[in-house]
Amino acid sequence: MALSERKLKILQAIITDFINSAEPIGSRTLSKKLGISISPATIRNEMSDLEDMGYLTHPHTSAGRVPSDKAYRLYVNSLMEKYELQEDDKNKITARLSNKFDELDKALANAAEILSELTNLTSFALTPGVDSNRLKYINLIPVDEKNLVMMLVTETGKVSNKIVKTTEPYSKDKIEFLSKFLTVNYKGKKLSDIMATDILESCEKDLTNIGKLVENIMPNFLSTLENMMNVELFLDGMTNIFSIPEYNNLERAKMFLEIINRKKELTEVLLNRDSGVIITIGNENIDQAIQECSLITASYCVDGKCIGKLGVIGPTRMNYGEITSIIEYMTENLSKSFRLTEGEEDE
Amino acid sequence: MALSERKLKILQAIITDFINSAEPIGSRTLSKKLGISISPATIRNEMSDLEDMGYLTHPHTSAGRVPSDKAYRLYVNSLMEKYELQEDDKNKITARLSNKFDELDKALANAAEILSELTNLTSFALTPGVDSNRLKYINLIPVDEKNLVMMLVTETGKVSNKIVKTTEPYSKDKIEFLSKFLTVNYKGKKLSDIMATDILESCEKDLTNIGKLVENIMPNFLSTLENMMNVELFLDGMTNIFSIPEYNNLERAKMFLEIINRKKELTEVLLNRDSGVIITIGNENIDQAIQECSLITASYCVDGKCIGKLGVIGPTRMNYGEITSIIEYMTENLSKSFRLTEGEEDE
DNA sequence: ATTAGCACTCAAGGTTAATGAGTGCTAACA
DNA sequence: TGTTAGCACTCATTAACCTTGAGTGCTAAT
Repeated sequence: MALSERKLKILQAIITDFINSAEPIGSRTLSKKLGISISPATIRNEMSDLEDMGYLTHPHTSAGRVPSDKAYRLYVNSLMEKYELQEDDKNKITARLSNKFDELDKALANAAEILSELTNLTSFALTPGVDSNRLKYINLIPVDEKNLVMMLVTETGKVSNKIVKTTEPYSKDKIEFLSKFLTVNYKGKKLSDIMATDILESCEKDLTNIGKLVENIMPNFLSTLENMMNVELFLDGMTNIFSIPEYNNLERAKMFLEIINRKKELTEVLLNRDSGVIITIGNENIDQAIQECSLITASYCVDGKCIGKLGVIGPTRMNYGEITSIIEYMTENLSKSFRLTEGEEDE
Repeated sequence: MALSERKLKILQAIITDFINSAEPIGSRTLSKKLGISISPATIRNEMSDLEDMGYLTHPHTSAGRVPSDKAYRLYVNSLMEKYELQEDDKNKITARLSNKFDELDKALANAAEILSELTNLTSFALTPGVDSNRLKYINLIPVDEKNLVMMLVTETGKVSNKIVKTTEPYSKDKIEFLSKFLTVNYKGKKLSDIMATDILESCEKDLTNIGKLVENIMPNFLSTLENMMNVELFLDGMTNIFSIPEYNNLERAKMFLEIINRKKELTEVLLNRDSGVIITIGNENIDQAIQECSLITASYCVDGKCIGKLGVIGPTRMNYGEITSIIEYMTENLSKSFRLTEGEEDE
C-alpha cells in the first residue's frame, strides 16, 4: 500500500498534534482540525491503514492514535516544515553565548544551560574529543627547588597542568633540556598516538644523562595526557523531565534520571555519533536504555575542527524542527566564537 | 514536665525504629519491641506526654507517632550511640579514596561518589573555599610571539591558567619583568584582598614603561583570580532520592532534585557552614527550601587548612550515627592524602 | 469511495464498604 | 498514684463496583 497524499496529510496532522498535546488523537477530533472536511469514519479507515503500515499505534482499543518511531522518522525526513528562528531569539542566544567564552568549559556549561532553557529538555555539551587533538605546547616550569609545574596545551586550546614533586633538587638546565626534548618529540602529535607508543622505554634510552628527573616527570606526563584525553560532559535541565507528561510517573522519571546520570555511558553514546546535525529517534538508538528517547546532537568546531557536541535528549515526541534549528544555530555560534578567541591565523 | 528515664528510652526506641522503617510506630508494636514490659496503654500515656513536649507528632489521629526535628536533635546530642566503622569498611574507603588523588577535582568527585554509595543519599563535595586562599606562585610563560600563558597557583594547590593574546608582539624581558612585578606585589596575598584593591589603577602608575602589555594582561589576571575564587561543587547519588520512601511521590522528588540542582544556592548554603562535623536537622536549616531535610557536613584540610567540605543531604530521618562516622572518616582521610601529595614541609 | 450509525471497549474517576492499625478515655487494679 | 485492660472511635488504605466518555471497528446505505 502506498502513502497517498491524504494519508500523508492525516499522518502529519496526527504527529504535529501529538507533539503539542501529548494526547492520543481520535478520528473525530482530527476531522474537526483538518481544513478539508473528511468524515471521522474515513479518517478511521485511513488511520487503520496507517497503523497496518506501522506509522501509528494504539495505547489500547478505545484510545486515539499515536505516532510510531517510524512516523517520526518520516516526519523528520520529509513532512516537517523547516523552522526559522526569530531574529529576536537569535539575538538573545548570541548575546548569552558571548557572555564569557574565555574558558571552553564555562562556555559549554553556559551553552548547555541556555539550550535546556530554550527547549525545556535535558541538554548536554561535550568538550572536544580526542581524535584530532594534538599537542601544541609543552613546558616544564620551575616553582621551587623540588617542585615544578608541567604544562600542556593542545591545538584545541585545552590546557592542563600538574605540580610535579621531584625526589631531589633539580637543576634548571636539566628541566629546560627535558622540556625541549619533549617538545621536539611530541609537539604536533596526537594525544592518543603518544599514549599508544611506549614512551617510558624510549625516553629512558635517550635520557640517561638526566637520570632521576625522568623518573619523576614521565609518569606525570602520561597521566596528564590521559587527563586531557578525557572529554567532559556538561548536563543541564535534568529536572525539566518532570514537566514532560510522558515522565509523569516515578518509575519513568527515575529511569530517565538514572540513565542521564551514568555520565560515562552517556558520553560514550555521544562520542560515537557522527558530526553535523544528527537525529536519532527511539528504537533507532543502539543503546537499549534510551530507546524510548530521541537524541538530537550537532557538533561545534574549535580551530576549524568539528569535534565537540551539543544536544538534547527527550521523549520521541519532541518538536524536532524547532529544536534542531536552535541547536544548529547555537553550534554555529559556538564555532564562530571559539575561532575568534583561540587564534586568528587565517586573517 | 521533665524527661524521665523511661520517656527517654521510649523516645529513643521510636527514633531508631523510625529511622529504619520510615513507618509511624504505634504503642502496641513498640511495647512488643521494648525489652522491659510496659503495656501499650502506658506507652500511649508517655507518648502523649512526649507529643505535648514537642518530641513527637501524629500524621493523623489513627496513625502511630513520628519523631519531630526536636527529637532528632535530642537524639543526635545525647541519645545516639557512637557508631564505630568496621575495620573492613575503613579499609575499603581508604583504598578507594587513595585511587587517584593527583588532581584535587577528581579526588573530590571520587569522594562524593563513594559517600553516596555508602550512605544511599545524595552527597556533595566542595573544593577549598576562598577565605584563606593565598597566591603562591605567579608566572607568565611565552608561547609564541603574540600568545603567552598566565599561570597562578594558590597555597592550597589550586592551579589556574589562561592563554593571553597580546595585541602586539611582546619582548621576553617585558613579560619577565611583569611576572616579577606581580610576584613581588601579590605573592602571599589573599585572592579576595587582591580582588578588592583597585589593581588596574595602581599598576598603570607603576608600569607605564611596559605600556600596552599591561592592558592585555591585567584584565586577565583579574579574571583568572576570580576564576580561582570560584569554589566548585561536585554532586553524586542524586537518584538515590528515589529509593527513599519519603520521596516516593513525584512532587517531592521533583522539589528535592530542583533544589539540589540549583548549584549556586546550594554552594552558598554549604560555604556558610562552620568547620568540623556539622549536623543541621530540618527546620534548623536557615534555608527555607531544605527545611524538610537534614544536612551533615564535615570539612577536610588542604595544607593544614580546613576549608573544603564533604557531606550529604537527605530526609531528617537518616542514620545520623553511621553517616557522621563515615563522613568524618572520609574527611580525615582526604586531609591526610592532600597533605602528603601537596607538600611535606613538616617532615 | 465515502459516510452515517451502532455496538463495543476500556481508561479514568467516583463511590462505597471493609479492614486494620492506631488513638484517647475511663475504670479497675496493685 | 502509677499502671493496665477494655472499649469506642478515627481514619488511611485497599478493593470492588459503577459511571462516564472518548474512541474504535464494522456494516449498510449513499
